[in-house]
Amino acid sequence: MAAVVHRARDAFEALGDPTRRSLFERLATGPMAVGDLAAGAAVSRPAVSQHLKVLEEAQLVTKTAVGARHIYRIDPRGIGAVRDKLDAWHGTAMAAFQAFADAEHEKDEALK
Amino acid sequence: MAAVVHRARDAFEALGDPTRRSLFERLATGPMAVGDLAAGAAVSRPAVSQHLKVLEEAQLVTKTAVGARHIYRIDPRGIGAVRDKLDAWHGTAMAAFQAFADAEHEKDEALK
DNA sequence: CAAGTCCGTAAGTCAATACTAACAGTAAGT
DNA sequence: ACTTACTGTTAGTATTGACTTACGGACTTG
Repeated sequence: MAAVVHRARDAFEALGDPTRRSLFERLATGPMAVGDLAAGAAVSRPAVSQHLKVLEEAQLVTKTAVGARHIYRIDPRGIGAVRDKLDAWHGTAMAAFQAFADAEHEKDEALK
Repeated sequence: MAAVVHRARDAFEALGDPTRRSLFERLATGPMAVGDLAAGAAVSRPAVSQHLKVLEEAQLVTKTAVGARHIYRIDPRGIGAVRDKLDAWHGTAMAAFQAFADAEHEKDEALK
């Protein structure tokens, strides 16, 4: 058992770190190996590996080994999940605003 | 000049923290004063104030003082900006995948 | 004007975490 | 089998940042 103790980080926490977001952004342009990613990054290769692990745990990227190289690519489902949550927030916020506006209008009517 | 010294935190970093995301999520249900937010939060009121400041800097919420109370509400533009970036990533990722698929298909054709 | 509310800020502490260096494992080539 | 290339993991350090306590300013009500 035991498994990993690491607190499973969600997508928002994963995208919170600038370095990770930079890696994710570069992966959006196309699949890439760890070494290539590290070459363009401002941090060491092990750091890139650790960040990729976090992104993978957050289901934002997927890994496929081809030979000795590990190719990372974006997992569309991860982006979708984040977008859905944003849409939900936006929806409830708009609904709340609408309810508020309606109530204001109601008061105006009452004053006529 | 001088402006703000604080390293301007963007929306992703702001939403990265679970406490802040919780506050933001509650604000999505409607505008609320600091005290009310702090009452339902797991941290102290000053902590809530600090988080609200970060959310405000990230343009995710706006503040309006009514009497001695400060009412915070969601800034739709903030959500929109985040969503736009997600859409852009999704778009380029899809385009990259399509280009890859086309290239593969091209190779298959060449082998015929 | 005094007292009570409501909120933001400053200072300081402590835990989370991002980073590097060193090591270990896996795959391909000679 | 040995070497080289590519990557993941571990250990340890240092920095970031989230939190509380204490304080001060702004507003309202008696």
